Amino acid sequence: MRCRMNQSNSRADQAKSEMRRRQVLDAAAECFRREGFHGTSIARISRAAGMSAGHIYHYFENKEAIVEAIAAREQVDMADLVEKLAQDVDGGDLVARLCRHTAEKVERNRDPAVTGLMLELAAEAARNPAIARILQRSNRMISDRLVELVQRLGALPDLRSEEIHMRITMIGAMMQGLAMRSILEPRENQDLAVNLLNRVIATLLEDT
Amino acid sequence: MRCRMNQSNSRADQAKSEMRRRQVLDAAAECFRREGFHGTSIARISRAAGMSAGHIYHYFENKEAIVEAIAAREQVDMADLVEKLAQDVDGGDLVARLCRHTAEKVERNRDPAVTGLMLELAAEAARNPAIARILQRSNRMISDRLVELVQRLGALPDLRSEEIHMRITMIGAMMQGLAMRSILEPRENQDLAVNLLNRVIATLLEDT
Amino acid sequence: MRCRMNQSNSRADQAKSEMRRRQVLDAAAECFRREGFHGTSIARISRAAGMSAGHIYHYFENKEAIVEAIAAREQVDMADLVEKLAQDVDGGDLVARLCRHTAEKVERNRDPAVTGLMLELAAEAARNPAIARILQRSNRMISDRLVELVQRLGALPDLRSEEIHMRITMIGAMMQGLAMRSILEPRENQDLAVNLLNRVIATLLEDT
Amino acid sequence: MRCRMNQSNSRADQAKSEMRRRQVLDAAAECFRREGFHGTSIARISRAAGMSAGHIYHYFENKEAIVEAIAAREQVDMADLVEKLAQDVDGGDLVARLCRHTAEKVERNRDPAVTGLMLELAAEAARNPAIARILQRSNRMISDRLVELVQRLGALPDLRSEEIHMRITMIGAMMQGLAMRSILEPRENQDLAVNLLNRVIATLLEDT
DNA sequence: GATGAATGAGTTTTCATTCAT
DNA sequence: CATGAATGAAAACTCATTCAT
Repeated sequence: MRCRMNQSNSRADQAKSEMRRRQVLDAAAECFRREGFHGTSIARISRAAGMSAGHIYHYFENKEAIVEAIAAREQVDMADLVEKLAQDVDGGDLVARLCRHTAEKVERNRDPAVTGLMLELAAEAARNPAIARILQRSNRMISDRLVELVQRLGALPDLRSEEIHMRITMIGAMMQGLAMRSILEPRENQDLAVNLLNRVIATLLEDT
Repeated sequence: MRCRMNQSNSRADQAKSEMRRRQVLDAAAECFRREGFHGTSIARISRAAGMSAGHIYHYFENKEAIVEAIAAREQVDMADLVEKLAQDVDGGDLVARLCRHTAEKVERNRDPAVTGLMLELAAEAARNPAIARILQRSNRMISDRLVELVQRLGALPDLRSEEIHMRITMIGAMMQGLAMRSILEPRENQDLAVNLLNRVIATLLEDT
Repeated sequence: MRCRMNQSNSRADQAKSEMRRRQVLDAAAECFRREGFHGTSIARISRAAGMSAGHIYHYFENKEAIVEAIAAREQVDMADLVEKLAQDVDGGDLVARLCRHTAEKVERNRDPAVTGLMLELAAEAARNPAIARILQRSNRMISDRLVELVQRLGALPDLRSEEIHMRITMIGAMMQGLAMRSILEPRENQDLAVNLLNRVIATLLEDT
Repeated sequence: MRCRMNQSNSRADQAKSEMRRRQVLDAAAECFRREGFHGTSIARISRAAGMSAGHIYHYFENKEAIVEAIAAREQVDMADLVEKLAQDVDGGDLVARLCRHTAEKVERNRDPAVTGLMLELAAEAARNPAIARILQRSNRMISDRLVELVQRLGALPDLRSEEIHMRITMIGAMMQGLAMRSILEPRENQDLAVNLLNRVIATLLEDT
């Protein structure tokens, strides 16, 4: 009795498998936020993901592989922001819109969970080259996109792209620095901060 | 089996004890830099410090206590910098001198070991309130000192101290942000960065 | 979804099933050689056999059952050798032909993979009675056949079959011993060994 | 209150430490005999040795290191036998005394525990080069000693030492082969075996 | 003060086996 | 027949911490 069940399930299976994988990543991200990479055991992730510890190794070769996957998708929302910016770019004044978006991002960064994970990743990158490479890559993509955007809008026309790039970097540094600061100075005046930030952004994107 | 029973050496003993303590902290800092808190075992610290693992518990109640001590002394060199600044303050132009010092600090921050430890501490602070409190305290002291300095020099005369404080914070954020960036963009043009940084500092400390 | 429901193919199916079974055993033998029983996982066997891990349980109840099957067929090539010997037995001088064949076998035994599997099986037999029984049975069959052969040829006419049996055993022991030795003394002079071996065989099969 | 307790304990401590180490090895050997290397968990060894599993890692870096230590000391009793032989060597007829000793050894080899461990080691050596090297080394030492003994006694005067070596090897192979056989043929007639063995030994050590 | 033996709980990871599909 | 998801138990190993000496 030979029955070829054909591969119709392959598609559905793949989707389900993908969902399970994401399940693990979501659970892991949550745990990492709360306890750090090294403070989070696979057992803990498995409990949070609602599956056995052993089964996690169906989807990820390693705990390290999980960390890498988290790192890879972590800057996705930053990339989204940039994309949004790029899309309604014809609306005119870059600085104004950029400032609007960044203020929002700064606000989100005040959530210790968000910033905690970023710090965790950065700290890991400082000694784990695999993680460093992943973050560098996505970071470069975002920067490049922004530089291109600035140039498309005709801002900073006298600067070489390397210099534009550095200004973008500076803005990013400031935002991430503020995020870190939010842990060292949890009660700082948010409005004042955004205000100053925007002034600096304007300086950086307008003065040659 | 020779036993000296007299107590007269309490002074010398205390000094030696203090040295041993520092020995542990130096060793621990080095290990933490390289492997992170959770990647560093007491055994490893003890080996690096040249004493037995058990003996470390004479000086520190916990591994956590070591981390706390490290956190407490971590901003010491930042405080030193501020102090130096305060001392040769009569020499005139604050911005110029500040810029000189910060450039130097930025340079040091490019060492992944230095920045790695900072990130490690920040990440830990994001979820460990004891560490957070320690970092916040030393951070506040440094900020306050700088604000006072700015005011003593008569800079930004029209601003309330809260606003001056925020500008200081901004400068600090930028520097730490650049440090973090040095991991995400290891090859970035250092001179360009310092240059821009200095321009932003000038803006922040001169424009009202 | 095509399903052929007729039972007419039972013959073909059985053959195919038998082939699949052998597929597993071949893969398993190869793995066992390289990694030992305990070092070989079902997953590994399944990969080597080109089927899913779960499916192996259609053909074998257990990992143990696979080991048993391997044990059962392991002495097959030894039995073949004996059979070959028995068949061209009329050609005269037993010792001469035996020596030719054994030399060949000794040569094969120098392959650590071949000998490794034998040792693996023997070691397992030393503590696993099921395996021990299987090996004992096939070993006895081979011995008996050889004794019969010796007697048919009229060699060692004055000896009781128990004594002939012991001489056969001795020859076998020597060959297996040499195999084991090939691991302890990998560079030993092969020709010298075969030469001596043959002399001893001659002694054992000719002197009363 | 400084008290130098001096190092008088170092000697005693070392001895005790050595004893603990041996405790582990004895326990491990026993377990390995019964269950094989890979069938024996550290937990089991630790229970047998009367200490915690973790503590075993104070004395051995690895499970592998335990196996290696077992391998290293395993041929000790064979070496002892050779030494005994060498010492009362002036008593005359080598073959006679050798036969006496080997008969005894053969008897011991019938203990499946003894032979089981030997097989386990050999099987491991077949795929683990570290173990192979250890066994090869001790094996070579024993062989060399025996060859020297044969030559000292003036036996086999016409043979090059390589040829003597091979005869020694052959005797060893036979004995180990018989040991292995004792698992495949547990009920074989022991007296007959020893008898034949001795005859073969005589042949190997007397006929040129 | 100083050591290192000792532990127990915890870590990551593997694996034989089962089962729904 | 065939897959691969899923599990639970166990494996090797690590480590913070305690304690006798």
